[in-house]
Amino acid sequence: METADRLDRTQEIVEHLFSLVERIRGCYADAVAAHELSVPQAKTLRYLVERGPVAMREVACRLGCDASNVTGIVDRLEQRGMVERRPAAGDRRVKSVAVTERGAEVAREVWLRVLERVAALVGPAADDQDQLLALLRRLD
Amino acid sequence: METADRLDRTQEIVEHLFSLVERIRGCYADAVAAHELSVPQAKTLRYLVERGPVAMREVACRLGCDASNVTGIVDRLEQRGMVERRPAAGDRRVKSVAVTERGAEVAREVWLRVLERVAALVGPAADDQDQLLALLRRLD
DNA sequence: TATTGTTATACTCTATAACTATA
DNA sequence: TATAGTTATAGAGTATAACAATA
Repeated sequence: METADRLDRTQEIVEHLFSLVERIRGCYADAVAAHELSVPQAKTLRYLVERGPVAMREVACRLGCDASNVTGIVDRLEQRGMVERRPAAGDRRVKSVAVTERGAEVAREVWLRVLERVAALVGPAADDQDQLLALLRRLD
Repeated sequence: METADRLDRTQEIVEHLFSLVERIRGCYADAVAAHELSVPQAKTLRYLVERGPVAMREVACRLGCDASNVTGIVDRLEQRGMVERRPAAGDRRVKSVAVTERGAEVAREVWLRVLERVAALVGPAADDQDQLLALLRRLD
């Protein structure tokens, strides 16, 4: 039966994807834990490096969580000198979060470690990296 | 420079993979939340459906967390009648966790919903599903 | 002695609701 | 009135350490 075959194939694809997701998350969790960061903290740091100073609310949006959570996440990063709260020009309600030099350095180290580990994960299997890249581009 | 090109390509691959991981996790989180389960609860349920009754310790191993956490996760599943603790034959220290009929049904519904959503995610992009599958198999 | 599962504790993330200071 | 950020609160996951029952 053709439809059953398609379902089976879909199921196998999803199962493989889940396995892949777990391993990639493992890489990330390890890299992040090596710098004593939580995943949301590391995501925040990386976002700030990419985008420059942004409002608290935008961090919440990026993390996909409620704005109230960002207070604590930024608090903990700020206590460790990786991030700074600054007044925003134009609207005195808004606080701008900016990564510090130290924070940026940590973010770079974490990202390098992630890059190494994920590359090691997919490298050997993807003998044709162009094919993999083409596929991933279509998925985005 | 060839090495720089390779690094760039690796970096792009990893970035795409991260984006993919986030979207797949989103599918899973949504499917799981629709049944008012947490991710570890849903993973436990699915594992028990696959493997039959297993010791608490084995659940911890599967979830990749400390054994002490499993007590609470199984408590909450048991309170909702999705799982049962049973004595294990042979070793009276061990408690065997078994999924109930209701738990198995919920697990099936969650999995179906995940399957739909992830299939919708990767389906349109993977016009050659065989190619995708071959790639994923090499990655495992 | 070593192991299984539990409890106690502490931390982070999570959402909701109420508060403040601005707009 | 509405919005940005915070606080208070409660629930869930996480690890560590200590404990009881059993091996």
